[in-house]
Amino acid sequence: MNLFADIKTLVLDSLQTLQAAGSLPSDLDFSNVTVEPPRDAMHGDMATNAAMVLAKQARMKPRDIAQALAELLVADARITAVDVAGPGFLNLRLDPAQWLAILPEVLRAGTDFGRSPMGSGKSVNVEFVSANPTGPLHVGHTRGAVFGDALASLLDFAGYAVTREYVINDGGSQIDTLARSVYLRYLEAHGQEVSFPEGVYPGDYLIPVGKALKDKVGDKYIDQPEDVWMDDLRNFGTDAMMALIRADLALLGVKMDRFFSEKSLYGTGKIEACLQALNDKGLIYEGYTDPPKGKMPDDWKPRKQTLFKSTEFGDDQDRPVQKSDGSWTYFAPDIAYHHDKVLRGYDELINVFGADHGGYVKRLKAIVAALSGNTVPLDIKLTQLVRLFKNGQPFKMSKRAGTFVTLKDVIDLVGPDVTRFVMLTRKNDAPLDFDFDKVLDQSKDNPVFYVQYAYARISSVMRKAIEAGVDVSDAVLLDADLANLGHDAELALAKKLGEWPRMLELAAKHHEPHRIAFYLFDLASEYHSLHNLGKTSPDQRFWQADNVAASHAKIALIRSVAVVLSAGLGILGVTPMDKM
RNA sequence: GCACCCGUAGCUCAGCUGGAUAGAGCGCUGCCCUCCGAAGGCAGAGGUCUCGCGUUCGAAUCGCGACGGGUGCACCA
Repeated sequence: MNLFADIKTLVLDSLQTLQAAGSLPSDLDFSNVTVEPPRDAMHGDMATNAAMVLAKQARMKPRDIAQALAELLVADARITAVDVAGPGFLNLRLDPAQWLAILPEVLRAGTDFGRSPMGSGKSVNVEFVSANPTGPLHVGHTRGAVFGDALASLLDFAGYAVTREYVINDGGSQIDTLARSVYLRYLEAHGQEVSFPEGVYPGDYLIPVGKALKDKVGDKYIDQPEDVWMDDLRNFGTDAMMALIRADLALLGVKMDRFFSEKSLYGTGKIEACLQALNDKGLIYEGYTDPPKGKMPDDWKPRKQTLFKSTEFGDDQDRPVQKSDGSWTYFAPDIAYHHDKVLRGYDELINVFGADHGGYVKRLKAIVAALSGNTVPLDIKLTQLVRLFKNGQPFKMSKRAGTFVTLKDVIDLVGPDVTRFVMLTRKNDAPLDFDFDKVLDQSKDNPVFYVQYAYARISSVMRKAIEAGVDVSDAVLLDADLANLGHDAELALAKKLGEWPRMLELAAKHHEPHRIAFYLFDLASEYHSLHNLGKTSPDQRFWQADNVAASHAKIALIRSVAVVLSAGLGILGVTPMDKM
């Protein structure tokens, strides 16, 4: 149930009634009509802009439309008052019972309350993390992982069929580098002195991989040239790194539905077929790219390449798919990969990248547009940098200085719940400050704590009631006489609960899970406010020893709050806590 | 140089499909526990929404142009 949607339906029906009666022209576009919470609660419970949106089309004064519409709306039993305000807003006041009627809805549906049919089962592929399999995940990947996972959960909640996917870049030259690095660690495991030149990965995490290789192949590869061991070590290294990355993701609670190997595209003819398809559309040609503007590389010279005409789809430059020596660029398998996703039949694609891949957005959109004939929308969400702090001091990451912060470091220090929530307290395209001390702070300065605290407080109140021998099961609360509620703070809380389905659809529509974190903070705030009212007004306490009926009603309210908090935290992947 | 992202209170940031007197937290000032978790709440002060022009009944929001910050820019992925 979504009260905002219900009332919007009423507004639209009323407008049609006016049309039928000849009070409004018949050819009006209602698509911009909204019903939303007013900015100021003093204005009422809901506001609609219908009169202003339609005034021009109908060639009528907004206030005249508003007046006519108001007369119809006020006749509805749910609405107690309609005011025409300002330039033509209609401010609606609802019978408080309408808001309170949300409580049994919440209790009945549980954490499924607010699930939306908006996705109508459409399939969405969310590709995220997709870190190169050359080392463990670091903080930057962590943000992408949390964001992508929460977005996927959000879309699932909004009625989409979601696939979480990780593409393994196991085909590029960075895998050769990995193989050489593993080889050095392998020699080291055999007791040889090794040095790590520029261009190999010096990380300690490869030491056990070298040992494992030694255990597996013994001294078979010692003193052997690269071409003897390269293929084997590429696979061995990639497998080891993916095991590491899967373990990192598991620490965060992220479960991928599918890992897609880029290498699996090679040798199958898929890349060739895909490029042929583009060629058939006249989008492939042999040519030269312009020299880069700004900093000119020392060794730049024009080279003939095979190019994809991405400028036809809004890119700044056509992009090379094949190098001058005939081998593929990194872009070619990516084209085939996205072709594969299109062929799998997803209705929508979403990619989550770090902000440093921003330059990649246009060409990928170009590819998907070209390959799907503009039928499959691709949204690319960029996650901005995470700035680490310790005690308010910036914490610089440096591979050389050994201050490289991995996902595991973060989880070990603050845990997955805190990590996930904090990562979602900023919009994805805004930089995020992550202070190891502040995120663990047990005070209202810390939004994670603040939301958890509200949940724990509700649990505490309910324990209190249970200790007193009162049944506060949902079945009993469902029958509570809600006429016992009516205080402004109680109604405010119920209204906030009523906003949940609407907020959720907006968050899903915009692909912005951070909105859920902000909503939960607001909901927790309303709860704390009401809870504290009980400090000075004993009759506002939830647990009324001498009035079981009132207690049931009040606890039905806060139990509903707990359910929505739980649902919201669930989407973010955070576990609510009964006690702290 | 070009592209993308960002610019909102002293600080960190929300702000919905363009909507009414622009919000929250921190910090600052003053209040509130014999009693459900004060790990909290209430109230106050604090704004040229970077600037200009335009579209509109109406602009923080849309368009154009400045300015400032970040990121990225040919056979590396």
